[in-house]
Amino acid sequence: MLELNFLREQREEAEQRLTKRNIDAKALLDTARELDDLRRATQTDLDARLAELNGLSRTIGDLMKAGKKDEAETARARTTDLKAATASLKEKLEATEKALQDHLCTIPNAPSAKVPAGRTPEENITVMQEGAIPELGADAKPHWELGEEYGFLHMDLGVKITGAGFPVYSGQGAKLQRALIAFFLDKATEAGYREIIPPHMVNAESAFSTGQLPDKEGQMYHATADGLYLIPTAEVPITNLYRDEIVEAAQLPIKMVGYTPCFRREAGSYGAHVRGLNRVHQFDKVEIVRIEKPENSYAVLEEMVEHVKGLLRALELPYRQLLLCGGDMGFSSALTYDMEVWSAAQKRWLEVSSISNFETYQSNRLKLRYRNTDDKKPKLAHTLNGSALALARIVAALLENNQTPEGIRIPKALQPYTGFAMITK
RNA sequence: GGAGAGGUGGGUGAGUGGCUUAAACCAGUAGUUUGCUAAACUGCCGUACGGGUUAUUCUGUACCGGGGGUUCGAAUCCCCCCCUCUCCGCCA
Repeated sequence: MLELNFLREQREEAEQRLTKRNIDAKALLDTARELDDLRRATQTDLDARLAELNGLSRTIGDLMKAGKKDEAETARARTTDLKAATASLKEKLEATEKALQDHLCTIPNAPSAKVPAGRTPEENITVMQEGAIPELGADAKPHWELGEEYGFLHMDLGVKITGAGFPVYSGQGAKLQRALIAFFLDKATEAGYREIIPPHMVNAESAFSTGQLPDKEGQMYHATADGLYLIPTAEVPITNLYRDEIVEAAQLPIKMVGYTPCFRREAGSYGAHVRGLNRVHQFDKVEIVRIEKPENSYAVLEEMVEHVKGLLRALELPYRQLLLCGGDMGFSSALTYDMEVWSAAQKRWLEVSSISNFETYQSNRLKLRYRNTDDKKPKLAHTLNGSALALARIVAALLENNQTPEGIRIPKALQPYTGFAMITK
């Protein structure tokens, strides 16, 4: 969530930035201000009475020790009213804090200056595009037909053993998945990211800290018997490694990479656009996560984009980079780039990566801070993450773009990992 | 899953109702001493949220795994929960 001090001290800027999301920023910020004022006044009041009560208790202790029982009794009688007053003030303070917290949770992150205003995906800005768009013959097949024809992708078996949207890969298809994961992990570790294998389930506190709860409750699979959520992305467990931590400035930047399967309910999405691997409930993804000083975070974001571009080039996929507009951006993000690859048989762009700077929005919930040697107080760090990359749609594009009469060609960079240059029947 | 023992600051660890304003030691940090290293000594050394001042700083409150309760007063007593360790059971 956004920092209260930012909302109070830079009210104009906060309102202006939030307005890009097409929300009533003024009303949201007014309410936050009122609740915060009430909270402060209540605490001042409560603290004063608690101080008085503490003083009285000390006095009673001293009197008892001195054997002055009567005076102690008199003092004790005076605590009754004070206790009642502090009890009701405590209740009021807790209720106000809760209301303020709940309210702040409904305010999305403030878009950064570069973010264009806009409501729909059509208003996103194409930053750049690279790679030749392949021209396939009229008989080009979408990936789900290729998978069936070659026998390495079985949507129907997934339906049988689990349900729709849970793909089964076999043979060369399974090997291709493993090759991509290994390739992405190697590239990330070469770039200085530390590899993490995190749990695939998290508790509610973790889901809250990175912003999945309460905003996206219905998007996650929930194991209610144990109160755990299946992760929708490795971002959740990996970023939460640093929840409630104060790191020394010298430890920054922290660069982590993790491969995990990702689970998403995707309730309500059906139709032609979700056929095959286009939108599934379980897919594999390699995620890069960074914890940075605020002054570096936007340069780092560009660096992460360059990393992802390198992967897409190595895979010889035509791609483009989008700068999301305020209306299309995720709830917790301050600026997001989406990377899309061209899927030649479907003739459409598929989102394969989303790279975001969360500024202090996540770290404020995480209580993730760092300490500069010359600063007295710890400061909130910036968190960033990006897919590098999400597999299912990468596989879809690879299959479609590289289909030939002889088989499906594997990009050179990947061949050391697959051990074969062509998927054959 | 069962039984027992535990959870205190960055670390070790004392603390069975007011003598704790959380001791002591280690680590860290600033200084003194000092040929160098080292050692000794002295000061500082948690977080959050308030209040008053604002080059400074003073001050209040809360926090001893989490949540409740008893009490004028709780790290300390009571209840519930979580976690760790040891043993048993089960198990890849």
